[in-house]
Amino acid sequence: MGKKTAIVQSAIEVFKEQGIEKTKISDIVKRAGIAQGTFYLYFPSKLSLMPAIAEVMVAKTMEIVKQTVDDQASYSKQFEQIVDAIYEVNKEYYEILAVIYSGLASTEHIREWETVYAPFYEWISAKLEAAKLEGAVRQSIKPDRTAKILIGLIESTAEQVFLYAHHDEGEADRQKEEVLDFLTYALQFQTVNS
Amino acid sequence: MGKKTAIVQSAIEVFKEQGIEKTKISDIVKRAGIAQGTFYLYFPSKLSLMPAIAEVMVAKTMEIVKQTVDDQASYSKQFEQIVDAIYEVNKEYYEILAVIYSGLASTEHIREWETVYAPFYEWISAKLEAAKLEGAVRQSIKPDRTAKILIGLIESTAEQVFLYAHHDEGEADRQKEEVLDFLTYALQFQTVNS
Amino acid sequence: MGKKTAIVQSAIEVFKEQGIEKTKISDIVKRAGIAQGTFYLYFPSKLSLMPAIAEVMVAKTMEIVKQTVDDQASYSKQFEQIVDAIYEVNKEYYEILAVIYSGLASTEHIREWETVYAPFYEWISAKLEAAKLEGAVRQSIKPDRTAKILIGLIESTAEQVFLYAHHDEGEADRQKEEVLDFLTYALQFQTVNS
Amino acid sequence: MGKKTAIVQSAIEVFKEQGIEKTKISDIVKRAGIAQGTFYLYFPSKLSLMPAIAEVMVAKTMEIVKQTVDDQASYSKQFEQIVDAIYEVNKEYYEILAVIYSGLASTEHIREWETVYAPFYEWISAKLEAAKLEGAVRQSIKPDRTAKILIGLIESTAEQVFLYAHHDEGEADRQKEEVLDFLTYALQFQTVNS
DNA sequence: AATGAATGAGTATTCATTCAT
DNA sequence: AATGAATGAATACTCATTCAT
Repeated sequence: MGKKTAIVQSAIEVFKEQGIEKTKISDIVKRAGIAQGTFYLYFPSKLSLMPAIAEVMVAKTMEIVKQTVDDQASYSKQFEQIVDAIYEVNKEYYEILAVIYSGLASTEHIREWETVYAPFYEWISAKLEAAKLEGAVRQSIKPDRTAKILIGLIESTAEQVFLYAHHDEGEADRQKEEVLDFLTYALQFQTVNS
Repeated sequence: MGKKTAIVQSAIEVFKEQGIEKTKISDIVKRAGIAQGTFYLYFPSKLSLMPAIAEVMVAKTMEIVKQTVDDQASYSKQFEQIVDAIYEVNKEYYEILAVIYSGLASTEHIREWETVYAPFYEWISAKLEAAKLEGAVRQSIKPDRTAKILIGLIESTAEQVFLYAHHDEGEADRQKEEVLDFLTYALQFQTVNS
Repeated sequence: MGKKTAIVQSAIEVFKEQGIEKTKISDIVKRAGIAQGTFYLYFPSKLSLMPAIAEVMVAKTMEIVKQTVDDQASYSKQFEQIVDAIYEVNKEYYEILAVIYSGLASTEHIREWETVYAPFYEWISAKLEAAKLEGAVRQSIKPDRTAKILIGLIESTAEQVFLYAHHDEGEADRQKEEVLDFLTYALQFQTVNS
Repeated sequence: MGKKTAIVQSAIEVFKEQGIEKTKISDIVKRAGIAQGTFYLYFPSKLSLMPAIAEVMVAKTMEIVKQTVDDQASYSKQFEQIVDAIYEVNKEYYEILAVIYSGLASTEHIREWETVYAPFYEWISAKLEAAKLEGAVRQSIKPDRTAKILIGLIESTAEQVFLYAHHDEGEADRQKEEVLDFLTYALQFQTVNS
């Protein structure tokens, strides 16, 4: 495994455990099993890690979402599966995701956020576009914009649930149910004769 | 004015101007017009300021929301005003809000988040309850849960817009429009004969 | 009880528990149950406490020594009792005594050491003088000088034993035995026909 | 020379000049010619220097003692030389020694004291053992215990003299004379036909 | 005499970053 | 490319001392 990958993996783990603020470069390199100086061959600073980490996490999220979604199912079902998948990822990685949201924000790396999230936005957008073409969702939807809204909605509620109420397993399910209801109406799924 | 309030006010201003990372305790006390040591009589560290700041910001948001909302208007209109108000606050304080979202998360102060946000959740929840009673919104709504979803939805999209695209004024408006559409369908506003 | 006495008593306890270095004025006043500022009405600084503390401890030591010593016994017996008494005090107060030895040394209060210890030196010196007159000890002894030597000898060995080996009760007794032997020969007790 | 040694050497010099209380880490590193941060690579705090300094001082004392003592001379003479040497070291380093005596005591480093002093105790003990074998001293002496008593006696009286009366040169000599007398009787030197 | 909130100079300590090997 | 000892600027934090009440 490349040193760069090792650094990113290590950083994800350490950030998850102690938070960004309290994490020292030395913690990261120690766990990665490399020398202090080596870090700087790959990253100019601690915060410059954030886009790389975000990229990994977004990729991971997309992978799980794609695995979960059944393209043959109704769009209603598909979006339910998307919500399920995103909640699943957030349940597993809520600490590191919280860190990413803040880490990208608190630096000059904001620019890269759009780049990092772009593939996910596009995938959802394409899904909405297709649904719209088939008349499966509300026609007034603007896929690009609604894609961002959907991801914002699902991720923010998932974060709320897992970060602040992660002691209660059932709570997550009940809140997820309400979110699903919410977006079902928002998207206005139609039963299509096909 | 109490020293404690002075510290929090000062911190909000300084954080807004230079970001949390670059802000020294000395900057905060300087603007607050108190001695360095006095800070530590009220807060044990820089991060421990976060809950107090969050409280002020949530209070400020609620205040603006309440000022903006016309209780006599239709609920459809009222929620439009709520979105407007929240976007307004986020436009003004997007840096400090990003910091709060992350600051509360990345510390041991998570517990306090619920406490801080509770009054806002309750206010929205009550509003939904009332709307429901009047038959102005979808009857399947669970006010408590939907309140959290709404705030999550509005704030996360507002943050996206102002943090990552705040160069483009029109963009914010267009995205807000889509959010409004989205939640209009989600809540299923009914025209009520009254 | 006067505030001054309260401060000294409190300081003895706190120093005993945490050592001089780590003790703050605030710790002392807290335990004494007085206000921070009150301290300065009685002592100009933390280190200026040392002579007062030393005085209390030397007085306490002398008191116990005088109680223990039987003036009617042989001088050999009396010095054995003196050793016993000093070991007893050191066993009870070894931490605070270590603190005094160092506390007096590390300041400009050295001058006062002589004053504080003077009564104890004099009492031992008088005892030696009397013994000498009766021919009970070596005639070449210079009482003033030997008094200091004796106290130095007994206290330093007692400190060694209780500070560094206070886990072993018997060890103290065995070392005390050897000290007694040592000074018995050093003083050359004579059996006097009286 | 290793940085660690440089730090210890520098600390000894600076402590000697300004006292431990007034010495800043920055003073130590400045004289050692190293960077501030480097100090912390070797010692976690100022007080943690104490055992290392004590070790050096005990080694220095032993070295001078060994240099001064003439192994061919009578034991009586040899112990006189030992007293001379210890007084000499105490005269030169009385401040730093006072600091060590207290510094080791007032911290958690007490444990290390025994380790540090062990070689000195052993050397004196061996000397006493040899003297005993030759019948040059009292046969009832227990070398291990008496070694500690001797060092305690000599060092405590030396400290008294140099710390509290170092203005008077002759005073030291007169007190040393009395100590010598004292231990001559205590050890019961015999003139041996050899 | 007593209080204790406020002070701010003083310092220990941290940790990102460098660079000779 | 890799190392990790050394650096030292930057700052959080402490705590003795003051003084208005």
